[in-house]
Amino acid sequence: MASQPPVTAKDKPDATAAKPLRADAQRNRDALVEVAAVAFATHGVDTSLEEIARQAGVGIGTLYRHFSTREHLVEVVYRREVESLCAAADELALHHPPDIALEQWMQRFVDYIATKRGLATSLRILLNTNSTLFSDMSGRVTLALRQLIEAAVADGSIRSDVDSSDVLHALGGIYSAPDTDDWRDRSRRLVSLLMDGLRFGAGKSTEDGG
Amino acid sequence: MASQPPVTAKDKPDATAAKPLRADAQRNRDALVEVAAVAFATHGVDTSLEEIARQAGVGIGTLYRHFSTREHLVEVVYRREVESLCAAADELALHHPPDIALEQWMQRFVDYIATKRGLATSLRILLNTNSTLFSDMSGRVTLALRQLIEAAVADGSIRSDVDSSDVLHALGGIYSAPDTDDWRDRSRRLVSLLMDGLRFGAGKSTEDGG
DNA sequence: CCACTAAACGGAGGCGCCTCCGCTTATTAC
DNA sequence: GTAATAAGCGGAGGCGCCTCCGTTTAGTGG
Repeated sequence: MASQPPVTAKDKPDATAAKPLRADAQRNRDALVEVAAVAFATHGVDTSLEEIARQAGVGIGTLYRHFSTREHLVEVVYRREVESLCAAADELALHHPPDIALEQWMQRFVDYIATKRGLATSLRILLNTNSTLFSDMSGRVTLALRQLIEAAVADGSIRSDVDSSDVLHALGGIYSAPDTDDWRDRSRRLVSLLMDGLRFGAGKSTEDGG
Repeated sequence: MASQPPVTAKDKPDATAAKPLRADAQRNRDALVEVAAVAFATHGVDTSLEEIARQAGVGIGTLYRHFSTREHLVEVVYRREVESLCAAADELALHHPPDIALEQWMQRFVDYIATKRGLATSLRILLNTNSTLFSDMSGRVTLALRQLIEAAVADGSIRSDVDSSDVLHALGGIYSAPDTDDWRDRSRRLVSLLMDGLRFGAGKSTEDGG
C-alpha cells in the first residue's frame, strides 16, 4: 500500500503535454496522493480535504492547485490504485509459477475491491460521469488478468478452456456481495474455490493448497 | 405558480401517522417550500439553504428541522410541483372543451419540464436513489394525461386511435431535447404540432387555433 | 384569563469548501 | 557564485453546511 514504483510525472489524465513539475511541486503532489489514498480507504471519500492537506504537510491552497476538485483527486488516487494492481500482476508473474501468481493476484484483487467498496457511491458517480475512466481502467485490469491466465494455461497448471472474461465475471460477484463482517473471508474462500475449479482437469496437477 | 389548493398536512412521504403540525410550524413549512420552489427554479438546486431560510423569514434551524437534508426539500418541492400539474388537468377539464384542455395542459407540461431541467442532475440522482418517488410521480402524470385524452376521444375532438402512452412518449422528447435558447418555443410548437396530429381525422372538427 | 408544557424557533458556533493574492523558492542565465 | 523570474506555496477570509441548545410560543386544561 505504500511501496510502488516511483511514478515521476505520468499520472496526468491528458497525455498531451505534461511538462515536468518543479521538484517541490512533484513532491507535494505525490505526498497528497499518498495521504489521500490512505485517508479515502480509511475514512471514506468524505474525508476533509483540509485534513488531507494537513497530513501531507501542505497548505489547502496547494491541494487545490493540484486537484481542482475532490473528484479529480479521487480519480487520480483510483488510477494509481489500478496501476498498482496491474503492476502486481507482472511482479507476481515474474516470481511465482503461473497458477500461484494467478491465485495471489486474485487475492490481491479482493483487497483492492475491499478498498473500493468504501468509495462505492462516489466512485460510481465518477465512473458514470467519466466513462473514459471506466473503460480505461477495466481494460487494464482485464488485460492483466488475461495475461496471467494465458500464462497459466500455457503452463498447463490450469484448464485450457477458461476465458479471462468468465473469471472476471466471477470476481465481479465479489464486488456486489453484501457487505457483511466476514466479507473478506468469504471472498478469499471464493477465490480459492474458483482457483480449484480452474485447476480441475488441468494438464499438470498442482494439488498444493496454498 | 403561487396558487394551489391549501395542502394542509398531506405532503408527508410516509403516509402512516402525520399528526397535525402546530399552526406556526405549518406556516413556516409552507413558506419554505414556496420559496424553495422559486429559488430552485431560478438559481438551480444549489441555492444556499440559508438564503432560502432567509427569504422565507425563518432561521436556518427551522429549515433543517423540517427538511433534514437538501434532498428531502427537493423531493417535497418536486412532489408539490407534480401535484399541481395534475391538479391543473382537472381544473382545465372542468372549464374547457376536452381538446383545448388537453392542449393547454400539454403546454403547461412544457413549463413544468422547463423548471425541471434546471434540477436535472440532482433530480436524476434523487430519482435513482428513491425509485418509489419516480414511479409514484410518473404514474400520477400518466393518469392525468390519460383522463384528458379519454375525454377528448369520447368527445370526438381528437382521433380515437391514440394511446396516452404514445403521447407521453412524444412529450418525453421535449425533456431530452438539447438545451438551446429557443427550447421553449420549439417545445410549444411541438405541442401544437402534436395537437394537430391528434385532431386530424377526428369525428368532429375543431379548427380553432387557440 | 392564566398557567403550564411540549413543540417549535433561531442563530451562534464549529467545521469544511474554495478562492485569491502576497510571499517563497526552484530553476535558469550569466 | 548572483540575479532574475516564473512556478509554486499557503493561509486568511468569505461563504455555506449543519448541530445544539437556550428562548419563545401555540395549544390546552382549569
